[in-house]
Amino acid sequence: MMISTRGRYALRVLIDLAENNQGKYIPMKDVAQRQEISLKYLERIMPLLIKGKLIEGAHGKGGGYKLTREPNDYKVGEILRLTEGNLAPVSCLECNAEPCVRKAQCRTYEMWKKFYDITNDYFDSITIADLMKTPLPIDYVI
Amino acid sequence: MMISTRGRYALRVLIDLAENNQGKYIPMKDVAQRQEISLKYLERIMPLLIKGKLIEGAHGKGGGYKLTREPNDYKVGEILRLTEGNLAPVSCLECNAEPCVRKAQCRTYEMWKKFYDITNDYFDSITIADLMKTPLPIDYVI
DNA sequence: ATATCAACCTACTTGGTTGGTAGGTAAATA
DNA sequence: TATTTACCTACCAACCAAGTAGGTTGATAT
Repeated sequence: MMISTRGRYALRVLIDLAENNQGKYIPMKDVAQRQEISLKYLERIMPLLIKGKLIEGAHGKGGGYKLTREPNDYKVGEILRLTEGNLAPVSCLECNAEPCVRKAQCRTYEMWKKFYDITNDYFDSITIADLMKTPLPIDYVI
Repeated sequence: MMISTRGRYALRVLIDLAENNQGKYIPMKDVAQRQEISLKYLERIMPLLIKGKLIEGAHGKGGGYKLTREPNDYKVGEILRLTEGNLAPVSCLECNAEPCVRKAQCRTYEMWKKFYDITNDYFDSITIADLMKTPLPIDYVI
């Protein structure tokens, strides 16, 4: 398994913030309850998203988090790269990897590289908006 | 990073066995030297490949390992699934996973599932034969 | 002011995995 | 019988995942 809870929870939080957006800040207490994720653990993940400018936070009563952009402006790939570090299947492809001595004679480099590209392309082709609840829930009344 | 040394080394061993195949058994001492991998560690990986019937082994002098099929009959996907367990990006997709309680309301299941399919399809589209040395090395003389 | 709320910060813990090493035994051949 | 090689089991250090615990800081409502 390659995607840890950090990445998956971050994604779920962002979808939750998008789905429950009413222009106000949304406290993590609510998100944690809806998503059934430990509040304390979520609190450890949020600073990552702040640092990546995916969300902004506000202290105190009426505080919480809100998205900084429109849902269709968040690529899943961007979120996963931020929270997981990167999506490289092998270490020699990692961003700051020291060049592998065996690369010239390596039979598998191209295969890993192509998979890396496929992975990034796939997750970059999906946005938060794509993942939001749709169609409308049954109990939705006009 | 998602592919561990177990899977990567296994792949390199199989390619090495294919490239150096002369019908005889090839001792791991040689492979370990060529591939610059600890012999002792390789010895721990080989039983997996035996159990998966990817290779057969022979004891004693003149012993070693050899492939049981033609190189083009080994899918990389098959090798990785054998050595890595499986290629699922998230636990709820793993073969024997207990069904996730939140699946009905999960916004990301389809995304992971599709990625899982892409991953398996990609690695199943490549064989050991595809990864063998080609073109012929410079020092090759007719 | 003060109570409350919620973000934010730091340290710790628990359990599992990775990537090995060490030291053998079993089987085959020279 | 010596040598070679696969094969087996136990162990280990380091790291990481997935949290928990216990605060502090900053903003708002009363």
